[in-house]
Amino acid sequence: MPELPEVETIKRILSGRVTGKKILAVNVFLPRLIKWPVEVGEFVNIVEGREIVNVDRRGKYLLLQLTGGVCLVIHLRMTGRLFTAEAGSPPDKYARVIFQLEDGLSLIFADSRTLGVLYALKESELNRIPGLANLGPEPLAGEFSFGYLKNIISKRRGTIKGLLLDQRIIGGLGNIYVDESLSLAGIYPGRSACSLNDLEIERLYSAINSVITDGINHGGTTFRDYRDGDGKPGRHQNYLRVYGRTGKPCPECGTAIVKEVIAGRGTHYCPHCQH
DNA sequence: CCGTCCTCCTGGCCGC
DNA sequence: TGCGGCCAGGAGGACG
Repeated sequence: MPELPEVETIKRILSGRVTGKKILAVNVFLPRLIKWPVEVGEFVNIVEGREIVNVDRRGKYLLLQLTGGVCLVIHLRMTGRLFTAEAGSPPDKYARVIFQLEDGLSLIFADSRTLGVLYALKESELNRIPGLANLGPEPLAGEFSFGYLKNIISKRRGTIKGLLLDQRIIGGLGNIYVDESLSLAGIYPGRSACSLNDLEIERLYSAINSVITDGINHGGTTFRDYRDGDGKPGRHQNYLRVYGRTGKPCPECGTAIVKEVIAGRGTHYCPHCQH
């Protein structure tokens, strides 16, 4: 499940591969993944013939800036992968959209569970995508300050986990990094957000920063499907404290990690260290 | 406004 | 070994 560190890793790799390349043709094998324009033929017409000027990321969205002020927006959701392939590479079983570039290179969007989405629109119309228009600040940006986090936390009675998963509040955290952040901060994910004191909010703020930074430095987490822009797995799965470690020892105290449903998501935590 | 639940989707895994 | 059934969860929408 690609979250900010995974999408950032893909962005960095693709940036070096496809920037400056022209999109010669587009093959859409699963039209329902194209969310804008409504007509798939229109999507193809808008994208074909344009050069990829820049590869960017906002939250979990990948933004490929094309010539003429057009933006190709891709969200990988659960199992989406985006990678380049040379001429003659074996076909990917789950390829859903293929962008034919110059010199036999192609950019492939593959997705086994087909929950990923693609949009092509003018840069000035990006706010047609609700998730992008309402996206909260990046966790590593200055805009995401201790004061900002404290202000929001103090007003919410719902679970702290649910708050951290809300893309309108912080852009880019998902289930893995939320569980990891709360573990590092020593906070039980089911706590009511407004019950956190200043010290706990400070620990959480610092933990989010640390966990996301480490995730990026390790090239993301490959739990099952995630692959980077070269088709390679990440390395952060080797550093996880709680996520996917049900029954295994907590790295701090050795207590068995527990899994329960909180905020509608499978949630992993140490019952001894997190309160 | 707020929180909770449902829907989409299919490979992988579990148990019989 | 085969197979039915359940689970994974990002995001958007329905609902109370």
